[in-house]
Amino acid sequence: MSENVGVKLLAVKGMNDVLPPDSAKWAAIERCARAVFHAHGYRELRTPIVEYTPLFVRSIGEATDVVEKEMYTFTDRGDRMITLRPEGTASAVRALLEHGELARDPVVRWYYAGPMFRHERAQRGRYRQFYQLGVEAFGVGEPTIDAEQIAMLVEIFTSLGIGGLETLVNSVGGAEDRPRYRAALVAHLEPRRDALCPDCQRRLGTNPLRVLDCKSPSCQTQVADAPSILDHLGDAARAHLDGVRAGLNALGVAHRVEPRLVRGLDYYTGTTFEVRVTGGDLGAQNTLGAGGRYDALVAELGGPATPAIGFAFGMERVALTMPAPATEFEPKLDVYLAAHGAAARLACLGAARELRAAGLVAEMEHRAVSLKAQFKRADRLGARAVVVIGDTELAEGVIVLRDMQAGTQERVPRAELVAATQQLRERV
RNA sequence: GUGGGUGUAGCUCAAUAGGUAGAGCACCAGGCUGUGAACCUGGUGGCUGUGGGUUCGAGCCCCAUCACUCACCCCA
Repeated sequence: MSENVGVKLLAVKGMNDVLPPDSAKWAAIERCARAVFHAHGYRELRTPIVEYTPLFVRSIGEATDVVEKEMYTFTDRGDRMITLRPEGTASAVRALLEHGELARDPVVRWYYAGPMFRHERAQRGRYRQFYQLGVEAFGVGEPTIDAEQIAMLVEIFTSLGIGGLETLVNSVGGAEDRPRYRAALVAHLEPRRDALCPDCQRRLGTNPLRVLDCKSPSCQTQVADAPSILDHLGDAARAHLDGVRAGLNALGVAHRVEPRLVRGLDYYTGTTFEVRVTGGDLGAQNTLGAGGRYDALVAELGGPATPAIGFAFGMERVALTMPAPATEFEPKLDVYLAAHGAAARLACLGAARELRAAGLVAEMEHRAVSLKAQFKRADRLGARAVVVIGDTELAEGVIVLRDMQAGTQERVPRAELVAATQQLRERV
């Protein structure tokens, strides 16, 4: 196992480098999301990438896959159990309580961005280290905020040019509703146990709700006429779901109620939602972002009873789905400075700084290579203009300004460098 | 954790029935001794993932191993 690693240095399995130009695409996605978050009054929360293990066990749930088999857990030098965060909500709640934020303001809205870690088998759109952006809103129990968050998620994706979106909404009910529904579901499935796939036979005991979205055809058949959670919601949950839908309609967000939409983390209560993309480049992972209410979690972690809702989306999946090529997001090079001779190179240094001070993107050649090579490079970089400085120009107090699109060039007094270059950039 | 696919130049891929490893792109140089993209010429670059086996001979066949990848479970 270790020999290969010694010979060839590789990134850790399931963890990827993001190189240019893809990194520019990532930056654009993050920029867009932050703009939407800010516009809605969400402020940034930054938390450590690790937490003490019990935080995740208590919030996500002991019996979930994430906790059972996917956490990167280790002991530090003080023999404390530490875990690389597998998601963002637990840390947010911890920070909320640790700093007593609710005492300062009954409504707290945060967003976060950063890497998450889950030790599972990597595949397209799913990695062991993945970058998530998400929001959490504490202290608001009204359904309009649910609708607003769902709309935010959709807005981010649409403004990034992603089409074919599908918004699914459901309610998993309140603390009283879920056990009732669970019992009804088990009562329905138990007699048909033999027709379920092995996994679902096991789930029947551990987490029967998960049978609902099993992809196995035989399970789908058994589940087709299973009782719907919608029929088991209490009045409060029912009314809340209606409120969410009313909000979505008011915002013009197309959506569908999907009674089989079940989230994998235990803390969800009431509203759950998911935005998927149909078709596209994502492979089997077509969920771009998802979220829901977790009205009981803050209290469960020792805080005051506080309603809460949040969502998160995966950067990798969004980047894979966005139609625009990554290069589109890289800064355009306005001017490339080519030097002929050591003295000229020194002169380019200052000239480049002047151009940058005027807001232009300028790059100069530092290596002593032929002019031909410099032009070749300028062309490859897509420079709009090239400034040439050589001994002749230095002596005459001019520079050569070449329009790389038109293929024309002129000699310009050194003093007019910035103005002439700016003017050239404005030309079509 | 389970199953499938694939490993040949920096990238994308060839290599007929086992018979001396190739192209395009990219990069460098020249054709134009201070000028890009097109075109032409030349050049750098590989122990064919690794280790074994079969064979006169293996990129090709067999075994193992590692890596990547897709899918399942689950999820963003």
